Amino acid sequence: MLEKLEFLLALAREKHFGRAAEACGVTQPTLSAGVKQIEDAFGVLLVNRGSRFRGFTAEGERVLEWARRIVGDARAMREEVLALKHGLAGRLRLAAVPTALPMVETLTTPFRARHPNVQFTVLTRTSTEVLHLLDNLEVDAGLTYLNNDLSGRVSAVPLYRESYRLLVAADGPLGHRDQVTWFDVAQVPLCLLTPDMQNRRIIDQYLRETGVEPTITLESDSMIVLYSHVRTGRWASVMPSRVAAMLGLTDVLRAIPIVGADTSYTIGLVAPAREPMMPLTAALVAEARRVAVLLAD
Amino acid sequence: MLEKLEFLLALAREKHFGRAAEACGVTQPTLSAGVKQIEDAFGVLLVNRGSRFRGFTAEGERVLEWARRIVGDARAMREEVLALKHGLAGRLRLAAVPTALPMVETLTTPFRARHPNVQFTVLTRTSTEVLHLLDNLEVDAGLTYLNNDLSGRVSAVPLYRESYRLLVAADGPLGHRDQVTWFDVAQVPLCLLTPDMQNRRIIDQYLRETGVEPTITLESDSMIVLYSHVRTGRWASVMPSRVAAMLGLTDVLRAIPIVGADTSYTIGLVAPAREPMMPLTAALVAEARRVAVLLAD
DNA sequence: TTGATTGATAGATATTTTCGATTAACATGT
DNA sequence: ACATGTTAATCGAAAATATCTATCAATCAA
Repeated sequence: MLEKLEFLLALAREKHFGRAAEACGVTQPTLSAGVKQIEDAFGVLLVNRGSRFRGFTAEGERVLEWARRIVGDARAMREEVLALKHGLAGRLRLAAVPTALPMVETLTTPFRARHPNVQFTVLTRTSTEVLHLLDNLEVDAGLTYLNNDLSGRVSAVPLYRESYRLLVAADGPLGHRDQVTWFDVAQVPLCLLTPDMQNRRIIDQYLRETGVEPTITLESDSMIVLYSHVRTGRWASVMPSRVAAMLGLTDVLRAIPIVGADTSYTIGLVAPAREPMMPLTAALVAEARRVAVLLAD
Repeated sequence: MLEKLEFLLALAREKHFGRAAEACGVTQPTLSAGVKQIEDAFGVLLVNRGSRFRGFTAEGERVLEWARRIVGDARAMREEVLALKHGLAGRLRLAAVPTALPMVETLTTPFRARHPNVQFTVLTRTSTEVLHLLDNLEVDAGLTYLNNDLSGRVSAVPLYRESYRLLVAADGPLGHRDQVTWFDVAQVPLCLLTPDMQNRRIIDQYLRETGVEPTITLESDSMIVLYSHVRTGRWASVMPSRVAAMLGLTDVLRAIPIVGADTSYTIGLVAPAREPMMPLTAALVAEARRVAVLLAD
């Protein structure tokens, strides 16, 4: 029955019987039969089908929520037993918003020193995608903005607050300044993240308030792309100060404080709000609490 | 796999492969194979076996805790779906300490008025047994003393506080008094619950403090036995006032307040501290909160 | 209408599960 | 020491279940 519940989760992810089956490593008829079996067991339709997948029924949504919980607990059980046997080991799957990526290291390095047998998978996602992946048990924890929406669904550990800097070559536009305003920033051509990223939306907000229409010369979902462009000395970008520091400032590259940006956006570790947590996740949360102290201003 | 976890729960209950198998409706080899299968899946021994059951290993205890949780959630899921389909229906299994038995009705009557398709099973147990049954998912809720031990394992709704009365015939010993002391009570021969009951231990405590060695003429685990003896006019007992009131006082039978018993023992509804609860349990807890208001002094 | 996509269905084949019978390992009492 | 009873593991056969391949029916898009 547990396997059938996993079928449901896959179906919710993929919204497609064939792909869900593939994700589960079975054929499509097998997955169809599995879903039908749960439906028969409850005597209720869970999935609306026309000749294609049309979402879940009300009952299906409820079952889905329970399935997430039950499957999550089953995995936690498995992991806990293995941790008892071999010590903490396994793979921690993380999803982080792009601006948090350079901070992942501050978490993983001390963690791995403590638990050498743990491996990591780190994905870049938008803040909404991070929460979605968490909900669907596709990652164990996320690094994202703590401000909005993530009501009670997750437990969060604040790590640091973003304050923004203009990243630019010393001989580039505004490169000689000791500080700039958002009005100044809005004058120069910028490399920024794509608009689906929360960081970009925050920066857009600041820029919009200046009343000037900024020029976004280059958009990317990759921080490395932004960084490598700025390094040439011909482009500028806006990054959280910690990210700028982490990227390593040469003498040609400067991170100039932007004044007048007092709104603060906290970034932190988020994990499924289940008690007890999976051992690896619990250990990561513990590490995050330690790191948070070190990062505190 | 879910079924296998139920095997584990049964084994924890029965501490015997054969009986556990019977409880699950399978043969002993089937249950043995099921347990071994979980062990193989985790690569860990869960049960200490000699030629007989010798309890669980450390890993086994952990798995057992998860199994309780997972199996409980699976049942909650099932019940919730059925509730969506047919409205609230099914069987609520309750366990109550003997002195709470007469109060069960104050819960079940309004509950059934609201949800006519719900059936009840009510068991009499000691307070420790009530908690044990709750832990093992053998009952959905309990009525017991809220004072001690039940740390965070259960969520509780206080219902009322016990204050004690001497139950005696008007022409029996002390029958003419308007109030008595515990010292008085200790002089007369009493019918009380057996010493494994918390109520009895509480009353023993009061009696002991008088310095007098009381005579317990009759012990029983049944309130009806005590009551029927007192009704004859030849015996006396000590009961919580609400219980005395519930039993219906004729003109021959009096419930005389016992003064100097200021320690209060709260009785309430306890349910597994899981969120979300099973729908039936949640509805019962809601009912308990309403009833608690009515019962408030 | 044609072609492509999607999920249900049917039938054959594997796999797993379950059971009854038996056995091995211990206790317990004589 | 020995017989006896209890308990759980083991074995082999039968039953139940799961999975696969192939195919079909419905729907959608051109």
